[in-house]
Amino acid sequence: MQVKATIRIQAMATIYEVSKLAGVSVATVSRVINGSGRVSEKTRQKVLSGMRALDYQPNSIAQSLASNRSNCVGVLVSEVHGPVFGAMLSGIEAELRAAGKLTIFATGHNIEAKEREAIRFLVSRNCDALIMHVEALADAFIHQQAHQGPPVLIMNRVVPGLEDHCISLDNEHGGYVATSMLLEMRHRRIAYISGPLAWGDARARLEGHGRALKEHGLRLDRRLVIESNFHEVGGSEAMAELLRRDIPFSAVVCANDELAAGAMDTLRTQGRSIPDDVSLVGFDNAPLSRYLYPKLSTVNYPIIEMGRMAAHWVLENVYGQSGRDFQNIFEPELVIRASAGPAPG
Amino acid sequence: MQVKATIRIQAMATIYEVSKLAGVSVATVSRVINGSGRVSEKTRQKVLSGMRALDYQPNSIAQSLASNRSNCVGVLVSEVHGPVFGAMLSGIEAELRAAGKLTIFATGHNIEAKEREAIRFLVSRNCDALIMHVEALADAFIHQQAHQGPPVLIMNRVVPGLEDHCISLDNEHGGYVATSMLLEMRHRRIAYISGPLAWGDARARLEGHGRALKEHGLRLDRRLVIESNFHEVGGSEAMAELLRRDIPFSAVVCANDELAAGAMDTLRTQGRSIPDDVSLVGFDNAPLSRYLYPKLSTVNYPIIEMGRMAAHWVLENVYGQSGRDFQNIFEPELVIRASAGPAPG
DNA sequence: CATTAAGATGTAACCGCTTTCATCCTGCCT
DNA sequence: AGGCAGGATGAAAGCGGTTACATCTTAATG
Repeated sequence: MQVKATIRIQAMATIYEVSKLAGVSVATVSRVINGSGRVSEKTRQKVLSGMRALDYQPNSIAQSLASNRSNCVGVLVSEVHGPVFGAMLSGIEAELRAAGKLTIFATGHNIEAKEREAIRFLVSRNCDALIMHVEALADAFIHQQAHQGPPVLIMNRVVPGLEDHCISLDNEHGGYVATSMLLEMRHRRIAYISGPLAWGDARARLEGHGRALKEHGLRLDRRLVIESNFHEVGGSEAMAELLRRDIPFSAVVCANDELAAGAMDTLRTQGRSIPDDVSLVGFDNAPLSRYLYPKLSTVNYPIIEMGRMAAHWVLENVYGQSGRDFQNIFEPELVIRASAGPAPG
Repeated sequence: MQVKATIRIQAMATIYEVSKLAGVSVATVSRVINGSGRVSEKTRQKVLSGMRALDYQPNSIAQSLASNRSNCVGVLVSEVHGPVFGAMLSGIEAELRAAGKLTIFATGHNIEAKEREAIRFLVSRNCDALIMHVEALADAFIHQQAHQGPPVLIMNRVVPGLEDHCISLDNEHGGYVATSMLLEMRHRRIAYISGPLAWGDARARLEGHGRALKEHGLRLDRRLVIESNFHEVGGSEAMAELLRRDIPFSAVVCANDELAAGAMDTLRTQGRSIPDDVSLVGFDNAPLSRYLYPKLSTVNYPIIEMGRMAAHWVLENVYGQSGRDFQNIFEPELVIRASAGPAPG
């Protein structure tokens, strides 16, 4: 059953009515709306007051059709909720809306078919640009999309040949600083719980870890590295496995905060104290890192800022608004909290 | 500097080209696109294959303009990130997209002026319906909006006179079950950290708490109730104040999980063990509740489900798609975890 | 077989705005 | 005074669809 017809006080005024009221042509009204072309100040005022009198709002759909520009940009994320994507969307939307642009989004769930479909959906809504955080799609597909659709900006991934359309975190450096901090606290046996090494970011973080070790004259002990899945249970299981191996370690770097949460849980269950027995460092600085006990030391992922930067890229490159300098790669910073302390002994 | 003109393999085909290729009129093509009117099967096939041959996608903007329907619904939230809003958006978007509708959103930040502006923005994009989670706007304004703009659905709030346009949680019942559980665990002195009592949901939760006490022959001790602000630090401070008052209690109900997180922190700092010395219950079942230590008992807020329901309301009432029964009020359920245990002694 | 109603399709008028191009004024220069 | 360059404005053709209405088939009915 349809909603009972709501009584619209009055249908929205059109540009035609404004032009009649102001005694000018629609072309002139259009010019003052868009600030394009030249209009004498006197006429301008007449039109503006006409617009005010009718509470006129241009019909954005008609504008889009006529100008072949929708003033909307599509964002493809894996999920809407979750710390990373929500924050990213948030940063993008804030900047875009300040510029009068609309943000539309769709979720891809890290599944190739769904990511494809989501792109189709967004493009079918005529977005002027596409910001995408995709993991399942191959570089080749992204290239193709970049060449036949609206301009594309890729988040959290570096696509060869499209570097200047990519915004990403220096994951290697993040892994490096996490481990470096532990080394400076005199830890020497440092375990590592990694994300899926099929993913570039997981690989880079691990590499940073290895580099830090090497710089301190240590070498990576493969038995202290476990590949897991970026989720809490993965962290739990990985830590259990680590303890089972019975190779001494005084600190653990986890490739993200969720893994760290799981690892923390297992350590506590097994009666190990944090950070007295084992120091723990996460990655992402997700909200949960502050709720864990003890609070988690981690590597900050400036995702909101990166979202803002993405929006600026679009504003500049698609809408021609000059903005701040474009920053491709963001450097992560250490956030020191209670979960990491000096090595025992 | 504009992006270097990307080479579009071919401009998108229009309905006119399809009609030419299929040897029919555009009206007929339109009919098969929309499944409206009658078209012979033979013609239908001709048109369909023409569409396929040109990889034709209707221009959704032109469709909107001509049909006076944008197939998009606006969602107004306080923030995009944060557990509640992200999940709500997520539920809404999933259902809407499955029906081919676009979700657009704007943030109101709980500030009246911004909420107004956000509504203007969404309406100016011609959305067919408006789902809003607003806290700063007065009932009167919502009424007005409901009468002059697109159909409106209000989340987490009951606006008198618009009850059948509201989806909300039975907060009173939530408060009731939280306290009831503690009472059944033989707690008799139960403190309560409330949200701002100016807000209806905070008031309702406290009322439920009071009713549970009364049903057990107890009465609310005002000295054990503290009004706070729904945030972590508020919870910390409230708990500190509670301890300072030095009135015995063996359990605390917090009006949301963040308050509980703060309260937990203070308790630990003060050397009280949870749940041995003090049992703690939160409200919302936000993600953080699982990360706290000990894991927080709480009252589940089925926000995703409520988002889905909102989407269904729109699909049914605005787009005329019949869906499942409309459920106005959702009942919260207890989630029992480690932070609550039997009363000592 | 003539009549008719239902079904299939086409014609053309919008939807509300942008934008090109032509036209009309002005004031300025010679 | 005549000529002319610009600035200000308007007319009208789209943008790519939808849809009311007219028209043409076709099959069923008396």
